[in-house]
Amino acid sequence: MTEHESGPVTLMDVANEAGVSLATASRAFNGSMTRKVSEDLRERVFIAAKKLNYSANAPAQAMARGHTNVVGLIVHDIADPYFSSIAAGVMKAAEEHRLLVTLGSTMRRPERELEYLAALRGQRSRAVILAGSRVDDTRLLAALREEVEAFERSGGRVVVISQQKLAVDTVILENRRGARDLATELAGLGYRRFAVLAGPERLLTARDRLQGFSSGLSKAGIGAPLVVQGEFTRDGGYAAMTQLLDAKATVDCVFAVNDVMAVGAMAACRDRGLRLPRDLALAGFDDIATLRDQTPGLTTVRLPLEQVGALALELVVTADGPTPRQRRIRGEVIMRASTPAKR
Amino acid sequence: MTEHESGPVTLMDVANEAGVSLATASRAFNGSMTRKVSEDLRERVFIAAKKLNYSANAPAQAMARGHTNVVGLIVHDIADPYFSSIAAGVMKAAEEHRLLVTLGSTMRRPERELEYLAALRGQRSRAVILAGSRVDDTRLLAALREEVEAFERSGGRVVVISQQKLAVDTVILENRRGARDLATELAGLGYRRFAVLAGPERLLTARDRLQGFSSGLSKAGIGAPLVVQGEFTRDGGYAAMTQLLDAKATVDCVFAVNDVMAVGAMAACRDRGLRLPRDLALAGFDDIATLRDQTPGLTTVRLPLEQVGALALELVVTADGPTPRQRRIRGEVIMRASTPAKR
DNA sequence: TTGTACGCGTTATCAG
DNA sequence: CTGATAACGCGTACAA
Repeated sequence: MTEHESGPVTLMDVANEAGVSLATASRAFNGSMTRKVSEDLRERVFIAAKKLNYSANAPAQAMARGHTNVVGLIVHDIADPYFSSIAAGVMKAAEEHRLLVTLGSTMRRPERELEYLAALRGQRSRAVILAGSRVDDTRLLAALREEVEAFERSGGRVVVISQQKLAVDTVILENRRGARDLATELAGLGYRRFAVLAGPERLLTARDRLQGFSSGLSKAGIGAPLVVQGEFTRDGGYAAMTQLLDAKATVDCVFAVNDVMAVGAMAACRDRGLRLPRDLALAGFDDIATLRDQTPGLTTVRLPLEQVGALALELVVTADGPTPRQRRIRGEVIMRASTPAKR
Repeated sequence: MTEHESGPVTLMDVANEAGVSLATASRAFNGSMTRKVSEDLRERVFIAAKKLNYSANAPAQAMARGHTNVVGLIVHDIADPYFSSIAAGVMKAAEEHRLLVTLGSTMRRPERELEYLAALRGQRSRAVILAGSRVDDTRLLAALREEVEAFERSGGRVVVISQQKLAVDTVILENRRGARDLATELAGLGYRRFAVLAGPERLLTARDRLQGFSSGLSKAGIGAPLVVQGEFTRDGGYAAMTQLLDAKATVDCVFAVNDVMAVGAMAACRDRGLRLPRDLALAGFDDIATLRDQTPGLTTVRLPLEQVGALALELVVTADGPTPRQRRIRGEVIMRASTPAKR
């Protein structure tokens, strides 16, 4: 019945098939504004559409409407469980709102965020979610601010997950506070000589966690921890822990500023013949899903990653007022076997 | 200098700013066809574009061209390391080709693939990559075939990763062979009483691996393994292993048809007080990234997941001939501590 | 080499 | 309630 149509079937085809005008066919689909197309015609249009397997041309709709049903999600590394969990939350919420998600993975190069933002602006994305940590780089931040403004000027919304550094809706992750709470608990357990496997200094998430942890220690009357920098990855954690071990410092508890680093640190200990927690206590941050299959269980600060992703998307959907909103997410300290009470 | 422009800046604005016609401005950007815009004007256009922070309206381009620079990637679950690794490979390759990727995560409901496919067709995506296993369901397959054809008729390409069940470019994962090789090696190590933690029966990937493993066993003169079904997830593996243990069957080696199941199985063993590999040997399939932090090291069949993703995208980019191409990916058996030689 | 003008598929405005 | 018709921004034959 479809005959030998050449191109894809258009709304016009549907209208003809249904014997109505183009305008009516259009209204039959998105007659949200004061539904005023007779049930009769609506039916006819739908039947025709189904018969022709019609699928609206989204670019054409975008042109006419000025915006799309696509939201961008920019992460630092989609293969990192932290981000893939957030992505899962975003996807789930997006599905409920019939939104499509286009993904950007920057491979931890912050400048790539700018490029993705520009590309997404070109796509007339309804919104973009910046899921990764902000960085401490004045020039970069200025450039980002500019891109964000351009994006908003083109009609889109921006939502950031992590720190509030831009005048946009933000899901603030209370990294500092979570790390401080962790330090307090650890101190309460009897640990006294701490080391921190810190991430790159310019990564605000890493820095906040280090600062929070140090502040918690200080409040407990414990001096500043030994700090070893490392990449914010599993291998970074491995390298940092190795470096720490090589330094032969006297340490009884190590805090890796995120779980993937902690997992790398555990591997480093294993390779050096150290037994956790007998020889050393270790804690991480995030409570990524893969953690439950680590032995010993890793003490950490839980962030509800999927929820965070879903929440970010909710902010996108409920965006209307101009005021930048913020949602604070508190981390919950989860004590596990990797940090038993001392003595 | 940008004055108080209202809407986004268009190509027309750039043309005016540069003092050239709209057509020239357009050609300055995509003058691929016999580059014939003078260097002089090209320069002026670029400067104007930069100054105005111009970003081409992708939907408008899509309308004019009839296709976009977006490719869809449909996975079963983006939070699963198997898929997030493939996604990472796709993203990396996509970046190189200046393609945008819109992500679909079906939450393991195969029907969702149809919906995403339709949505992506509406978006006029240049292509879509179906990354997950096909399922054995005649009706579903027929519906999928129809959607795929509609997608291709609208000008897009389809690439499948896993089994060749559709007449489209396919990255074939040699699951059967990999599992067979694994069985052969395991038999060579001295194991004799096998059990398989199989995935859902309709999942072809799971089924192929079970069949391949059984065939390898049989070739080694070993009878059919004990089979326990489970979801294709970490919890599915945990449940299946628990069930197996409860059955108190005499088994010396267990094959979980994928790594996430194997990891779940390890947890089940731990919870039951079983020590691997002393009390039981265990092997998985995929060699997901998180495996290297499991103890004992898990024997598995390595699939180069990132490469697979990148390869799928290469198929998209090099698509022109009508012939469905295929790329076979062999799994490599990786022996680790979880399956030591017997005695 | 450059400019003019048309068409892409929809939405939305304005008459009937 | 329904039907013409003017945008929307860009690519590209066609003309100059």
